[in-house]
Amino acid sequence: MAGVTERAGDTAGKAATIRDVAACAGTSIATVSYVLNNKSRYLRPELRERVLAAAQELGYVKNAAARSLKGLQRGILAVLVPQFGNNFFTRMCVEIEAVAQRAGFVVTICNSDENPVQERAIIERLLSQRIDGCILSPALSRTESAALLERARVPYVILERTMGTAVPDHDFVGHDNFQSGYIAAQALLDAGHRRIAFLGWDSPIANINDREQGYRAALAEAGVAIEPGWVLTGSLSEDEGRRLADRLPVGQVTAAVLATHHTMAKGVLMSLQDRGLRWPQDLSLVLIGTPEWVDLVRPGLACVERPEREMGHAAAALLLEKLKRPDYRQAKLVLPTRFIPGGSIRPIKIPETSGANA
Amino acid sequence: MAGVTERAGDTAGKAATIRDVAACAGTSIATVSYVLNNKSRYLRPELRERVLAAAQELGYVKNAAARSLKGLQRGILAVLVPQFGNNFFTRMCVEIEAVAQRAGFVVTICNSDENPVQERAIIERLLSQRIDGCILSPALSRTESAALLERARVPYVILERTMGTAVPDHDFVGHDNFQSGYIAAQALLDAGHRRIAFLGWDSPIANINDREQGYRAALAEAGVAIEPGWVLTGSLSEDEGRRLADRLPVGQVTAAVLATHHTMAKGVLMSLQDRGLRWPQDLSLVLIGTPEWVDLVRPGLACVERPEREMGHAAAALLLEKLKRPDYRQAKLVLPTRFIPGGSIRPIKIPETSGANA
DNA sequence: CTGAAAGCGCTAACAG
DNA sequence: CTGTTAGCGCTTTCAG
Repeated sequence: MAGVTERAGDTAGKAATIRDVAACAGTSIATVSYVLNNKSRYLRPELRERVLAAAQELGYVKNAAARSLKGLQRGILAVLVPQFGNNFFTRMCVEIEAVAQRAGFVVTICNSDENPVQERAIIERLLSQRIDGCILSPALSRTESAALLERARVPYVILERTMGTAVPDHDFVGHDNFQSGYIAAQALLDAGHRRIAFLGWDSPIANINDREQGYRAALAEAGVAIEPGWVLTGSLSEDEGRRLADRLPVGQVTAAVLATHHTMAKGVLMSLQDRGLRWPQDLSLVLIGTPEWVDLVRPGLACVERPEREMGHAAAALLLEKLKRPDYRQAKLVLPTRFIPGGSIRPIKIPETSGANA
Repeated sequence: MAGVTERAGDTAGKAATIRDVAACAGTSIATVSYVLNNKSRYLRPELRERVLAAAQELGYVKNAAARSLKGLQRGILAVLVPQFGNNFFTRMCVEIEAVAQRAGFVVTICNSDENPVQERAIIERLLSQRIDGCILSPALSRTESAALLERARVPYVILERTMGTAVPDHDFVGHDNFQSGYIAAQALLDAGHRRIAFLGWDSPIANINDREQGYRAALAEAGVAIEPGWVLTGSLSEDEGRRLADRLPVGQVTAAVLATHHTMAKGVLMSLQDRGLRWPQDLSLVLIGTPEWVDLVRPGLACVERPEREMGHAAAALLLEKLKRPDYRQAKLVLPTRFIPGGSIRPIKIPETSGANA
């Protein structure tokens, strides 16, 4: 945890201060402060000019840290995600950064790597930096970090991973995981598939479970009973995806799989290729997520798109709103997902059981 | 640039201060400071305990901003990249973050989006935050930002995009672009290809030019004259890659292309697929870069791997070193790249011109 | 219209 | 061994 050396390098700390500017412009620091902050106070234009010139000449940059001591905003927002290398999160970060940038904030992005211990250390460090606000996507959906922020009274919004009722009344932006599981399964059912496996990953986060519930609901509605061995999980890795691919009902008509993470899906696809199997002939497939390669693999990949951009935008906008109005609360924002058709679903002649259970 | 509202929300600013802790522990603020910083000063263990307990109870977190006023480090490092959405940069960021984290720093990641104006605004904001150091990958290889950092005496290291001699004597970590162009072309030449196009992108950065020089050198050595129309460039986008694909010498024996950015390569591959063309039968291909999908497209993709992890690690380590020893300088670090074979290069019977030009 | 001065939270002499 | 105190750079009353 330690490591930050005590002394700043000799190089730092020589930045021009407001006092230098005042001296250089032959006025007082108060005046400089007023000029530099465009405060409503009438000053001789000539003086104003002189101050500006002096600041320019000295390369003066105001010290946000000092400013914050007086209880003003620091201009730093933090984003803490559990999988920084995952495009899904990256896309949200890009959007958050853009919004924050426009509002004059700088964004500190941290990666907990799904590790609650690391997450805690990071939160503590952020708190010590007196960040103005935080967007948090908790590792493993733990609630401790939120509690820490709550206690420090730092405005925050939870992104993507709900904490349910464990932390009452928190602001949340996410997408509809139940729906994504549901429409993915639905797409396979509509095409006539009946043996549909669900490929999850070992994680205590509710999202995966919600997707599974959506999947279960869709199958139940279609009158399809889920058989043992259809719901598969494993650690989150390409290799695990490859291994689990062996357990899929490959080659059987109406066989399909619903993958819930692109890393797992990639493993499955590579396994199929290695074994000389083809999709959708030997196995139909739908993925929840839109990695860069969805439109590159042939014959295409049906998938469920989550509104990453919108989520990032909404989370950032919400946080900014909360900074303006500390008492602002908004109902949880759960954005819809969208099914994108693709060649990985094999249309099957429906065996006369369609429109059944009536 | 403005936008940061003046007043911090009422919610903030109520954090416990060192004074609160002192009061609660029934001692002086000096003692608290010493205890909390593990300074070498002998204190009655009992007192020490009381202070720690009080801090714990009040949820005290020390204010890094206030600390920095005294000329100490703030604990913030900044990373400024030009393409935050690009995996190449993301991978480096992940590594930088990990290294910084271990050293007790928090990392602010910013995205200039290849826009020098935005970059300047960001640098100014970072300066005003009094960051302890910065890793910079300049948009379009401009040098202004480095000059700004230089002037503010903020230790920095330039990553990936060299500024050449424009800024003398700066610390740099990058990879060998000439080499990557060279070995990519070499791989195609070795396989017997002779009509080798170079697909770049419009950018003033030296990297692309260096890759082109490597390509040119390899062809020259092999006695292959570059014909007009072989060197193609365009804006950096998938669509542009698609468009330029039409100009490639598809279908001719010994036809190949060297792509310098995965986005362009993706466009090319998609164009081939749309037109019912296949690789490497109709066109051989090598890519500089390793997007997630290199091992997913079939029959594989030959590519040049850049040492992203090592670069990130080296840059972060170097910056930390510079923070410790302000006068520390290291020779520019240019890491080697590595060719990774793949099914996208069609081996051709070499037409007896091999080992020529002797 | 402008300047002096009181702190914001913290560190580090300097006195006890 | 421990407490008092002078600032770090800045904002903002309050007096000129």
